[in-house]
Amino acid sequence: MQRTRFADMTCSIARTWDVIGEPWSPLILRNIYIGVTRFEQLHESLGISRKVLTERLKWLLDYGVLERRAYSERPPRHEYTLTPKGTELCDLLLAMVRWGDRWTAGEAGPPVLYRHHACGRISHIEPHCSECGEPMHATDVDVLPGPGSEPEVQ
Amino acid sequence: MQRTRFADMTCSIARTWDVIGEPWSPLILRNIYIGVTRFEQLHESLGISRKVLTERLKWLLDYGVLERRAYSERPPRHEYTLTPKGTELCDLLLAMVRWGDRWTAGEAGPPVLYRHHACGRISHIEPHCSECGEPMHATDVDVLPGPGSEPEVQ
DNA sequence: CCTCGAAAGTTTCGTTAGGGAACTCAATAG
DNA sequence: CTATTGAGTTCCCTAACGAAACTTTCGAGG
Repeated sequence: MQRTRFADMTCSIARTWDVIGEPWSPLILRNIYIGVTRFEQLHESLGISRKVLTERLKWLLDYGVLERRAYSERPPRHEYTLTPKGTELCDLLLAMVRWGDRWTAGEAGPPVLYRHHACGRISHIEPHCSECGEPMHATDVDVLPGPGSEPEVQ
Repeated sequence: MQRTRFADMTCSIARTWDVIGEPWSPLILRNIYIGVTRFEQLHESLGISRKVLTERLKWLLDYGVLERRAYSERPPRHEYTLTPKGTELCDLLLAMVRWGDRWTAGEAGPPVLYRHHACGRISHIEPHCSECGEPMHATDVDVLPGPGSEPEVQ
């Protein structure tokens, strides 16, 4: 049998996972986000194998998370950039950074800092409620079936 | 050679990935979060193989994301619950839900809704700046080296 | 007492996918 | 006309997945 396909599950976590859940995908996105946009650069900076890098880039292109642009015609040279869909994925990366900084950084402190353009201060992401604007964590919500839930599975 | 170890990288994304990056891990966390806490239940509800489920649970226990408790001594029966470290990971799951709802749910709409205890409304997570409280997306920040960055690599 | 059944795994085995290195191809630089 | 760089392919080996069968511990039923 094949590896299980997450794309077909009725679950936004699984479907998001289907896009960026394979090894290396988030790191590729992160590097493209910070300006490492070319195949050779990605290969070198990450230490990822060329084969897997090729596969992941194709996958992310197919899903509309990345775009491939020629930045030179002769010789043919390309770079990969984020689409709007991909740019929003970077918010997810910042949520990962937040957890990693808190729980895995240890004594040394966070390896990377983020400065908010608007206020100029070093900060991190805090999840807030889209409706009332107050902080909202996983412990602050009730989980209810939505319109896209399975008709009647159990 | 082995699969590449993300734990040793100087990057909070990679280190977070090391904890929940293997296939199934986020879905296991999600199910424990919503109250599916036993081995047999997890196996059945996810369709994950028992072998992989065993491995993932051990991994998450080792990392302090889950706890294993006996809820019955005779016969010996266990359940898995979230530690504070694991509970904070669920905020990350909600960020995944947000992206998945926006970009993969399609016509049917989101499969699951979340109601904020504080305001009682159906809502989703919005990333805000921890310092000024305003919305903050990946496009709204500058990236700077932090205290835990590599001494002088490149 | 003997069997059944459920919870919680462990073991075995075949298939697939990741990692590394070597190879390809196109085009400019020297 | 050889070297070099960007951007991938191809090949091989090993590690990890999936399925199913097996194990162990206990309580319930006949």
